[in-house]
Amino acid sequence: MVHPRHERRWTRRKEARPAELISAALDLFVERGFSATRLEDVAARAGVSKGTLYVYFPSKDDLFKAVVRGGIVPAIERAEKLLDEHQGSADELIRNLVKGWWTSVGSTRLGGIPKLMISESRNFPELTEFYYREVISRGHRLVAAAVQRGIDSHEFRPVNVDYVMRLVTAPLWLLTVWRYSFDYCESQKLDPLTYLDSHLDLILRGLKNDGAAKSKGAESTRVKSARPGSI
Amino acid sequence: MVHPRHERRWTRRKEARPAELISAALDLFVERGFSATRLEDVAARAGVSKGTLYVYFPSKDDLFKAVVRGGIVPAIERAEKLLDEHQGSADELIRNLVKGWWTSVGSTRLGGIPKLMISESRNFPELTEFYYREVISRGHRLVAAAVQRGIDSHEFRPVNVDYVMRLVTAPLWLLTVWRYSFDYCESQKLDPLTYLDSHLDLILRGLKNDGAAKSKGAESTRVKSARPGSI
DNA sequence: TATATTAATGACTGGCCGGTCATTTTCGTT
DNA sequence: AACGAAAATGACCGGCCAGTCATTAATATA
Repeated sequence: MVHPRHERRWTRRKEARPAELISAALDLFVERGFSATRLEDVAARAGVSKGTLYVYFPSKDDLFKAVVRGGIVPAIERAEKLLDEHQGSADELIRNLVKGWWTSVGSTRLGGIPKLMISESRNFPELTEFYYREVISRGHRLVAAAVQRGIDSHEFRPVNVDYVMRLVTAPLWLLTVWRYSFDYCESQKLDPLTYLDSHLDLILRGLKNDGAAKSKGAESTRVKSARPGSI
Repeated sequence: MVHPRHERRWTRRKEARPAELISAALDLFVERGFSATRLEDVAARAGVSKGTLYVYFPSKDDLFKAVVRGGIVPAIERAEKLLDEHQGSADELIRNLVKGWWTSVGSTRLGGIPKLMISESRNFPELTEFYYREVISRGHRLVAAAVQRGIDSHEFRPVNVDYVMRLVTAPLWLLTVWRYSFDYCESQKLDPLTYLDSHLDLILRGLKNDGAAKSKGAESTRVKSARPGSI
């Protein structure tokens, strides 16, 4: 008895809840880390009680998985399409891939996920494997294919694509990781776009075929100890 | 009563305990992360009871601090000495710095600390600032100085050292982070030394002065949009 | 309007673990 | 051998929080 007022206490929004909870969880996981985030806070940020969270996600781990699954995979798919359809030079392809990554991941809230995965990898082997399979290895394949394309067309010198692919992506990893760890310590922040430009200029210049190496690169020979003359 | 045997239950080892506890904590923090590590396990690994740990460290946070402070600073100091004393080319200097980092940090247990710091940075602002001040900024200064030296001697083209310094170090960060996160997912591990060699070859080739740019580089002009001719 | 269904709640619990401290054991000193 | 200082112990406590579930409120249906 005693309906103090006839205002709704809450409304049923079965469809919208999961997405709202995932969004709230992304914010808090990225901000505080996984174990430091209390589910009550996640629920509160989604405008809901803790019990409701458990209506939609059976455990904190599952919520974490949903966060990871939700955000990144579509971005990867877009990049794969870009690779398929690209016509121009490998130089341009790699520039587009990096810029695309920045606009759809790096500069968005999704940028927090790589750091989140790194931080929690040891505590969630199963999820780490999932992420590696669905995101990292696909990303690696993508970049490796782009580099290989440049080698095949003699635009790049023959290099070991497995290693170069990692060198192309390393600064992207660091950029997102940095933002959520040491960035606030720095007196003068670095500008992400300038950073990416510098990276592209430097690494593409390093890859360019200057005509010295003539061996066909289809078999990806080791670059090891090439030692471009010092001084 | 009832001395079941006259064997020592334990011995006093006031001097050795802290180092042993720090070593045990480094292992477990790196392996499991900070919050997932139980102090009882740290104590057990150091062959001691939990109470003893609290004799030497007032809290878990302080133990963490001791772990971080203990390991890295000496390595930085060695690198600074290397920079001071180096005579040869900037190319060689940078190669030596990277190799030195690998032997004294990257390949050792200390390699786990960068990942630890990244993972816990948000939960320990004070310690993060300490680490940034005592390790990262000194490392950055070091590498920036090496790059600048190459520019001044016209061995390298004029580039923005603040950005290039980050591009030189990015693969090192990633190497240690990877080892403690996704490495076990990979079917064929990458060889760290080959990776570092590839990195050095690629980035030093990208930095080399090919004679095209003649402007003196003391003021670190932007490399931006140089666009070395595609194809 | 009455009834059934189910979305949403929030008080509650159980376990885990950081931290405490009274007690026990070692060991230098006399 | 006896004593005192202090190193080491481990049983214990209390708070926190993931996860539960009986209850309540909203809505679809009749």
